[in-house]
Amino acid sequence: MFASVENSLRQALKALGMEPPERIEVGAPREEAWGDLSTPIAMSLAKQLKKPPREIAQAIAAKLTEAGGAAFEKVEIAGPGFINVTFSGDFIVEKLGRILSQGQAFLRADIGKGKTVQVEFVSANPTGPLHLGHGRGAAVGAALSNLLAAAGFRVTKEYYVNDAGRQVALLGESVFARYQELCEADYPFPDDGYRGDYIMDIARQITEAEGDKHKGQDFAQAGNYFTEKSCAMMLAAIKKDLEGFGVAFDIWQSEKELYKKREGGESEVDDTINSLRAKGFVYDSEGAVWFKATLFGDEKDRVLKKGGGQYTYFASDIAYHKLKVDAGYDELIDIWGADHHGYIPRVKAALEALGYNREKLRVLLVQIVNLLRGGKPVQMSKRAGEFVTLKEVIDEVGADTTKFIFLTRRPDSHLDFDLETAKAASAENPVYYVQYAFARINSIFRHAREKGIPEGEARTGQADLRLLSEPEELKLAKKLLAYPTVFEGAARAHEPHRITYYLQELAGLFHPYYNRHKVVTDDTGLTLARLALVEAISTVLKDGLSILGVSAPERM
RNA sequence: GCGCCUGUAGCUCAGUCGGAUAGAGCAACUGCCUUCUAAGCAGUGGGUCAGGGGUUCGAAUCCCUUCAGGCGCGCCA
Repeated sequence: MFASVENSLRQALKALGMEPPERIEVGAPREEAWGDLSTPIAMSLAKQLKKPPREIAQAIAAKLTEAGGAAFEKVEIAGPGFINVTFSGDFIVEKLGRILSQGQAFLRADIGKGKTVQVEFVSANPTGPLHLGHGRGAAVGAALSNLLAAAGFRVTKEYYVNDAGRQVALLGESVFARYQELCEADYPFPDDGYRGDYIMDIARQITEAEGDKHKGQDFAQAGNYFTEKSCAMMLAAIKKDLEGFGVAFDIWQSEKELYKKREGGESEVDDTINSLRAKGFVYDSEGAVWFKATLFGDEKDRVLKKGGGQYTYFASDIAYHKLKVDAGYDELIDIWGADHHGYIPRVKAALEALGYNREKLRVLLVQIVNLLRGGKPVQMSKRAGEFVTLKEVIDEVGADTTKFIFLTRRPDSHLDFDLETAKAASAENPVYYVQYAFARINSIFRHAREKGIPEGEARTGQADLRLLSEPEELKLAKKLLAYPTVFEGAARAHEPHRITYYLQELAGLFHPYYNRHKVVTDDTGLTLARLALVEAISTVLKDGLSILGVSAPERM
């Protein structure tokens, strides 16, 4: 709807002999009474044209009125030089009909055009259960993936599993120590080991499966088994938690795989480092192997291989990102916790050094979540094993509510998550407000069915939308027609939260309408028209909720 | 010390690429269920957009600076 006015504006400007700027600013005016659409274009042009803005606005408005034809009810000049456009009722209603006839195709802009994009998110180390911060990443990543998929991208969701290195070894040793404890053998618990109860649970399960067969063994001897087993079990638990949150991945990429020697005796990581070395971006110093990250804008050079001979996490991460680029994706999106932000320059530096476009990778930072209960911070210490897991939060407040809370914030905003507030089954949870609108509409449908009103095409096909003449109805129709613009903006900006706010606003128009006007009445024509309107509302609500990954219940 | 993020109503947060008189929910207060679901509706009050400078016809938005909070600056992951 906005796009058509943009075109009309372009035509108008050309007709006046003005060069239209690349970006034509159009937006909804703040006050409803000012119209449906507003542009400050005349003021923007005032300087270069050396004419008063209102004079320019007059000229543009005249042309615009011509170009718009019957679509516009009026075109006005207001304030310092705004051009305000009000659409005609017929135009609105005609467009509304397209939501019903075209459905999703009308709502969603194809901006991806089949391009492939990979979204990597969560990627938590399999050394413990997911916590709420991971949940935020999961909610945002899944919603963004849905959004991009709906916008015509071919999306692959990937979880990078850090199943190699010291941290998982420590997990294995922690479990090993607990296992020995269960076997009444003596093994010192590692100093910085993982102390959560889940470690004991894993040890117990191993005891059940293996008996005391590893009793008294050396960790050097049994370490691999314990590490691999613990890691696999932890990963299974993580998958289950994500499933419970309604988040699924297409690929689980193992870090360990990147270290596996292939036929030539080299691993993916070896190859990557060799390739960097061949390009002259690697040097040896103080017994370690370094990457010249400073050549590509990073603060300092970074170690790839430690003095002890092991690769750093960074080394495998370069290999991983190389793998992603080589897989041929058009775009890569990484969703990281904000505490890793210092890591961005080095990864981008590595991509550039490898000869790739560093802009191919976009990193979306998700801020830390502060968990509160009744306004007081919940103390968490991963070392001591005291923390609230994502699963516990979902069990307590529900998956839909948890997601919705995450998706009503910009990802980079610091977030206070209060368990008491979140689980209050009141309107304090805006998610219910939106879901309730959907449930109410379904209730209307059930009622209509009982009254013997036909359904589906037989119903919508007969509806004469011009009968929708209440101000609330036109407002609702306009709001519905704004959805494609909101959708497109959200997809382009990678900001699912715009959908969340839109849905709340739409529900905020529906509820008063519901309260004031009956949809199903004795007036058959009006009933059919209103049923068509609320059907369009439910279509949009459902589409938006599905992008957010939030359920749309037909009853509440 | 340097870098990144944040600071908007009592609380939690939106605010499009710089546009008109600053927004929502919650909390507080007053009303509304014989009627398609009251998880709802109608109404009231609530602001130095952290402070200060600058750019602009116009700034919550851009620039500089100060203050406050968070995070990061490892041969950790």
